[in-house]
Amino acid sequence: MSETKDRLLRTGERLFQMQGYAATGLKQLAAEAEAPWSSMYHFFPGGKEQMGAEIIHYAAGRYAAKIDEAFAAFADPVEAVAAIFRAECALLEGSDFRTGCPVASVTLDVASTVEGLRLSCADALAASTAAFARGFAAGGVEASLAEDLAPYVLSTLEGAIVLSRAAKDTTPLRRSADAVRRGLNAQITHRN
Amino acid sequence: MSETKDRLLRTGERLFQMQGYAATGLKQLAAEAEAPWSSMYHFFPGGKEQMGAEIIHYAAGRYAAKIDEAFAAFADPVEAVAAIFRAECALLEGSDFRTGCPVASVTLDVASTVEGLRLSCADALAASTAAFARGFAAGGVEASLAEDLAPYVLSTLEGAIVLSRAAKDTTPLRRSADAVRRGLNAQITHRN
DNA sequence: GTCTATATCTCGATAGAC
DNA sequence: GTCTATCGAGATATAGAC
Repeated sequence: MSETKDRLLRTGERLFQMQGYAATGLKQLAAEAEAPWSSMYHFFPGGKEQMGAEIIHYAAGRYAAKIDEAFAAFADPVEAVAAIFRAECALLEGSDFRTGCPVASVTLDVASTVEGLRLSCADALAASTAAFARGFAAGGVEASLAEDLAPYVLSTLEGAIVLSRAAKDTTPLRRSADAVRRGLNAQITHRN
Repeated sequence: MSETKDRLLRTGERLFQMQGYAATGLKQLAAEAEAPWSSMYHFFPGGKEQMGAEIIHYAAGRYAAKIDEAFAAFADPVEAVAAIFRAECALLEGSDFRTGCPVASVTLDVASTVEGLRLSCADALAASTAAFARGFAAGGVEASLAEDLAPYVLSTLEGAIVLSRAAKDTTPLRRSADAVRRGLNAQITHRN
């Protein structure tokens, strides 16, 4: 992949995190990525929707990988989940609560109006959900329970990001992390 | 309040649910509310930002009231939470997954760019959080635990709405509801 | 691949008559 | 309070030279 396109994808992810899909202009993206305006329709001949889909796909792969890494780093899957929540706290504080989850932002912008992008967001969230399920299963959680817990943990994480960004305070994330930890410990009996 | 303004607020809430703040135009809002274009700046002289703030405030009061009602209807607060998740499933299915939470949508659109609206969203989410905390406390949950659980439950609900809207499937909401129920039952010992 | 230029549209916001 | 008209800016998208 060309370096310019990679810069467009990375910058686009950051803009989606901060302001979602609708508020992100193609000209703004090109300017902030220091890419020529003409490169937008060169790399994304399908226009804004294609650009959005590629950015979501680009981000999705990295998030799923991060979740996999967290589970690989902890024998106890509950500890891996706690670490993921802590990492998100650090990310929010490090950006002064400006950069949340690009997939959630785009989902709420377009789920009802741009069907192609809704599907991209669904794929991205399914990839993260699958990563959580893999992590639980690898940690010794029975398969069907792992499938049930994965969307629950991701939902809590995504929602807590919303509350924490609105409040500019990590309290919702930290309280959610604590409650999830207690809940998981009660629901998971066999584990590594 | 004039009937026209009330119609603008109700229509605005629906548009925020479907497409957030950035994608909602003042002209679109006036048209869909069947209000004259001139009434926009008559009722919202502060322009789009004031309109957004008033719609968020309008929606916030109703959501807090709905949460209060749910807790009033069940002696067991865990059952009230389960009912709230079920009600959200019904709302999503009834709208073909088009109408989610307007506050979450606007938060992700503007938290990093429009400080006044971020504060409006923070107030709205704080009101819902407080309603959950009240409900738990009234249900016999010890006060400090109730404060801890409230943002957790709201976060899970908000995040599960995002996942369910993206997937056009209530599975994330239902699995989250089940996991929350099991987790709460394990964490709450004394209750009515 | 990049350049400049532009077409077309809609945005938020305003003016002034009534 | 509502009407019509419009402003300037910025949006997405396209054209054609190089």
